[in-house]
Amino acid sequence: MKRKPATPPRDYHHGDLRRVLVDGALAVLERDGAAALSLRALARDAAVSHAAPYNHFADKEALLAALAAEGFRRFAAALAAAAAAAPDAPLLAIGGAYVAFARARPALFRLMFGPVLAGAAPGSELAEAARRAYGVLGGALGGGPRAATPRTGQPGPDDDALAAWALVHGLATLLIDRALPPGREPEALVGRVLRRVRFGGAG
Amino acid sequence: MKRKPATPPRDYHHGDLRRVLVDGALAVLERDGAAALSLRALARDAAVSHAAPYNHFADKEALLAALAAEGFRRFAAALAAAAAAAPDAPLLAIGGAYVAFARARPALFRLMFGPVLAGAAPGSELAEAARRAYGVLGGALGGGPRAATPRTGQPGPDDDALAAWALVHGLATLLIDRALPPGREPEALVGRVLRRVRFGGAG
DNA sequence: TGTACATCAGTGAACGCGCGTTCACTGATGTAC
DNA sequence: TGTACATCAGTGAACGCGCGTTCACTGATGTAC
Repeated sequence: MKRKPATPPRDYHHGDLRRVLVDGALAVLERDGAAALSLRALARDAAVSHAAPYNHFADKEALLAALAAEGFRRFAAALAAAAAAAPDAPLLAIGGAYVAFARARPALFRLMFGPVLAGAAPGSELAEAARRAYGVLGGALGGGPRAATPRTGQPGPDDDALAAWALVHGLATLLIDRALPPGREPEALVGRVLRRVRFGGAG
Repeated sequence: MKRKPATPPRDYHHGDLRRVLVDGALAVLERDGAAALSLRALARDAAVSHAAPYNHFADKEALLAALAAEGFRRFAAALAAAAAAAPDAPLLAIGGAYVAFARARPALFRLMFGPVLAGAAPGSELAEAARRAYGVLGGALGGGPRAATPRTGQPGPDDDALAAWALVHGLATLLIDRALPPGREPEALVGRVLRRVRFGGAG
């Protein structure tokens, strides 16, 4: 006997499965880590058959790329907001926002800077999202990642931007990996550290 | 009919399975990445039954911890050697060695600073190996990770050491993740960047 | 306003896979007397 | 120097698992005339 559902599935054509999958994945990511991400589990959480996701993503890799892209979009927004809110100290503001983002969404942050990014085709959604985030970063850093392609071997302002970036990125990474000796208050760390550093030292 | 081997297995008691497994894992790590690490594959590579590794590692986690510990030992040795070779510019030497290590063994480097480290019990082989490596690092940085537990909220020399560490760590991370815009020559990068930075800026 | 039809986005069964881990076992090795 | 015995470090079968992916399918939706 074929079961005829009492309430016909209103959302047979789900309408927004893609969105639901991405949001679900973001949640899983932070709750259980990247290793726990599986298309099947995501489909389960969305109350949909395990094959349904393939209508929206070619394969798991594509889902990961979409996640990372979403991450870069939010990242860019957070950086831009911070920079706009503190136009007199953009470096400090951006640095703080950068680290705060990483601490709020460590697994997403790792995913964003992981193999998916390195494997992104130029022009892909992910590559574009990353490029835009880099643009915000570079704008605030002065010169920055975009412009940081030195023609000579001499240290220059581009290297200052790169240094600032690396410093903040390193801090973020060490913090979320709990690689720092304990006993520090991360909130104040970024400010304190950034205030100790002067760029543009030796020519 | 029981098979009686023509050549009795000389190394039935393998003698050094643990070593072989660790070395094999290090190779797999760099060849295929951390995701490809499996006890079964490692056993296969060592021409041993898939259950044999359990005589040497309680579980997969233990193998990973052993790998990370081995990594930290080599890391410490590399840093120490670099510092000893350039006593007049320890920061530059250490920074260069730090980044070089990461670039030479990216997957091991990631493993070392990954969840295994965060999950290491105090006093464990891994925790000790990491502590020793941090010691070398801190020694060269002046103050450094070990001493970097500030009592006040004021920026101080400890923060300089942390800043230097974060900068170098960030550079290493961005490089191995290919997150830097292309067109740079990584070999010269560290030196150029470090030379642009002055620590001990504002009080 | 209806109707035929194309396409979209689901379903559920199936395939094939490798993995971690446990177990009872056995041959090799080391040790006490 | 032999011998009895404990322990060490292997073996191979088995369990149970979830995963990614493909496939033929079907109901829902949108579109052209």
